[in-house]
This record gives sequence, C-alpha cells and structure tokens, in this order.
Amino acid sequence: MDTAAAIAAILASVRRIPAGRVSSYGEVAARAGLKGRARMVGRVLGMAPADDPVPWYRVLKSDGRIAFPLGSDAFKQQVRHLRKEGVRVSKTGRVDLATHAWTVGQSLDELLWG
DNA sequence: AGCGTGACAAGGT
DNA sequence: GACCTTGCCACGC
Repeated sequence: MDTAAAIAAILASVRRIPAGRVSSYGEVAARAGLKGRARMVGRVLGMAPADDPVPWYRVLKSDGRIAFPLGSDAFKQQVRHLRKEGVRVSKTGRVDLATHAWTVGQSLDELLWG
C-alpha cells in the first residue's frame, strides 16, 4: 500500500473511534491494515487538516497516557476534548483503558445490551 | 545512501 | 513510577 492510501486508511481508522472512547496509535495502525506503523499514525495526525476534522484526541499511547509533554498546549487541549466526552483523565494525562478503550467486544456489548 | 529524530510499542531493570 | 534497549517506519538533511 502506498503512502497516500496509508494516510487515508489511518484517517478512516481514527474516525471510527466512537465519542467517549479511546484507542492507541498501534491499534489505529493495525485496524488500518498497517501493523507495526504506530509512528506513522502520529505523523498523519500531526498533518490533520482543519477542513477534514479527525478526532485525533481519542488516540493515546499503548499504556493509556497522552503522548504530548505534560503541560504543553496540545496536552491541555487533548485533556479538554476527552473530558468533554466524558472520559476521565488524570492530572498526569492518564486514561484508564479498561474503562474507556474502544474494542470490538465492547462495541458489540453496547449494540446488544448497551 | 547514512543518520538523527519523532503524537510509538514491548519488554526488561 | 522512571529509564533503557530493541524493533519499527517516514522524513528531512
């Protein structure tokens, strides 16, 4: 898959994350058919165009922490976005994945009994 | 082509 | 938790 297709797949993958849930760079890449290219997800989101909005703030590191430096503007903005959707974020930028991580299983549960 | 750098990940100390 | 190492991939020099 070429770069342009990879970018499109990544953006589509990020857009699939439901509001109020989070995912990781690695999972986003995997769901885009780009296993092992977590770093590319960060690159693509960094280029995210304003006229083509993507919920970049729903993407965290694999350990559930925000990828930006604590206290940076981007960090604070991400915290604000997440909390607005009901995601609990600690002062140090940590999110409990067991509670908020998006998984196919949880989506099915919500569809069936949610 | 080589090398450093980075919104990463996984495993170990 | 804070680091380190290894593997990874795209970019810019």
